[in-house]
Amino acid sequence: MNVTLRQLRAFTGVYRTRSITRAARELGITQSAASLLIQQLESQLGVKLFDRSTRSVRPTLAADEAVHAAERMLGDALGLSRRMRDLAQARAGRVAFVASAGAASALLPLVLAKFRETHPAIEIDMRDVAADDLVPRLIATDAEFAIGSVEGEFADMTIETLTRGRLSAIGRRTADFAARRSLTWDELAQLPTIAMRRATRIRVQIDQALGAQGKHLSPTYEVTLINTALAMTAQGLGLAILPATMLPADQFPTLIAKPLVRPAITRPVSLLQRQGRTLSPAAQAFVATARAVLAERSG
Amino acid sequence: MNVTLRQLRAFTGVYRTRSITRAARELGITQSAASLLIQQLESQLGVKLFDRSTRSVRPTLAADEAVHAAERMLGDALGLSRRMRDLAQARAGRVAFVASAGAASALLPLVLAKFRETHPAIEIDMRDVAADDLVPRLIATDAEFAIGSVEGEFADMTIETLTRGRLSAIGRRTADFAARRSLTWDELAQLPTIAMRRATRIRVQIDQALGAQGKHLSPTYEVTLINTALAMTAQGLGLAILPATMLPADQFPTLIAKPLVRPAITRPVSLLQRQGRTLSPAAQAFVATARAVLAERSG
DNA sequence: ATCAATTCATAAGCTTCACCTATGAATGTC
DNA sequence: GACATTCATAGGTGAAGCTTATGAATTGAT
Repeated sequence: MNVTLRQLRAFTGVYRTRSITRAARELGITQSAASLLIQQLESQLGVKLFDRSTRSVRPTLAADEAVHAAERMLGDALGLSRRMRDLAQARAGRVAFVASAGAASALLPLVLAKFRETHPAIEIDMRDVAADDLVPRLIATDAEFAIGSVEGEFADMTIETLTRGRLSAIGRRTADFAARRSLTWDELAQLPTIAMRRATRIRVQIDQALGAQGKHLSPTYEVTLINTALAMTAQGLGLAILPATMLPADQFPTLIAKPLVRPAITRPVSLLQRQGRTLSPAAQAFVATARAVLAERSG
Repeated sequence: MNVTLRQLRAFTGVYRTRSITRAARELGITQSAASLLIQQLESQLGVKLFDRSTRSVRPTLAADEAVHAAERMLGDALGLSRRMRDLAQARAGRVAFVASAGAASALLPLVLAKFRETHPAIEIDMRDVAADDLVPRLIATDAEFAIGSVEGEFADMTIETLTRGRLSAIGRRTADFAARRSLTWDELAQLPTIAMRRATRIRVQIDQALGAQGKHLSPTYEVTLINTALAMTAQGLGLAILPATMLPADQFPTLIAKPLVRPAITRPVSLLQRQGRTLSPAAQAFVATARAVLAERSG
């Protein structure tokens, strides 16, 4: 057999209190159990740790040396338990995840703020990447999950839709525009529009969906960055064609989104996880917050 | 229950090998036992440590954190065991003891040299004190034992005679002096002599022993320090009256000692230990060496 | 695609060990 | 000298830990 932490606990207790009886009381065991633990440790280590008579217990020089190592080990054990408990309760730790640029700018700030309120001590490492990089980065790095829009399936990957962004027309809050419930794509064709460039994911999806209906989008302006489209819209240059989820309300308070219909086109905002990997408690808490916040927003 | 070192050993093994089966083999237990140890530790700490399928075992982030603390504790345990074993085998450690000035200068250098040969790594702390301080210092300090001449008994103190020093006349190695086997006190009275001052232990004993026989010592010189007496003798001022054990042969190569008889007076050189205190293994080894060396010298 | 092999989890049984109660021995105290 | 306190030990009991046996899942080969 080998040295046990139990023996060391008894040892440091006896060392401190100079009494087997008192140490036993502290440990919640009987005097005889403590006596045995000390004997075991002595025989284990091959040294006498205490000179004991029936009346007194005096540590030997060996005990003086050993007590430091013993206390360090017990301290480490306690620290480990505490640290793990904090991790388990998501009161400490780190969440590393990947987010597509769109989600990161428009959707996640809300989630981050909420999460910070409930879990102030958790370190957050959000890596915002281009949509195409979402899955590769999740696979190649230590990120625990990813949030963004993906299409299709991926091997060893769980995909869960958190919310859906309806393709919308985003424009200034004019009386006319605000009064509308929705716009059709045909109506939109008569108005100046700002769309994403053809190479982007969003645009590809739009073109496909419209093409299936024999329709066609001819935007007035084509841009690469979502923010550019929104800024132009705020200037009154036209209506931006984007998922409503990508409009950060606080950043562009003058803009509002109206769903585009005939056809209605939606883009999922998904949570991606690698199969067979448990999320850290901190990550689980974050995901729970994201689900709650985004579900509320959807409803 | 609490975390055990056994669990931590299993944990670090599995962490390193990424396999419960391999770790179990290393630990000399069955796979199922190792599996159980990991499960116990996980439930103990409240965190999942490995994502395991039937085919693979992957550490979680919590495991990455925990492994350092675990390895440190196991390292400490090993270090502790090793250190204690070294102490037990007197291959490491420290011996602190008190020696009377006489013993320290004349007798113990031999012992120290011998001990150094067999136990090179042991640190030695020899505290040479005046004869009267021998016991008080042994009681009041962390010294493990004392070597010197004492008379009578002391409470809680074991006294063991290691060798006896015969009171001798010490003089220069002249042809005349060297030829003698011994001198009587009466013969000595005719010669110039150097003795210790009346207040000293040695002198007290001499005066008592001679007084019992109706004799009386009238030294030519009286000094306080043994070394002074020997230096004067080396100068040819007279014969020093001292225990032969107090003549360091290497320090005064020109001097030799001849026993004084009628009466023969002996002074014990004793080993003093505090009752109920085990000597450290290093101290035991030192004492053994001292016994051996001094017995040889006596015989 | 099927079969063999590997790996982890679980169940059942047994051994061992750890603790408790009871008691003895020693020592300091009134 | 009687009493109280403290440590050690013995015997009994229950729990904990390990092993063997088996099942389930996955990989790799035929």
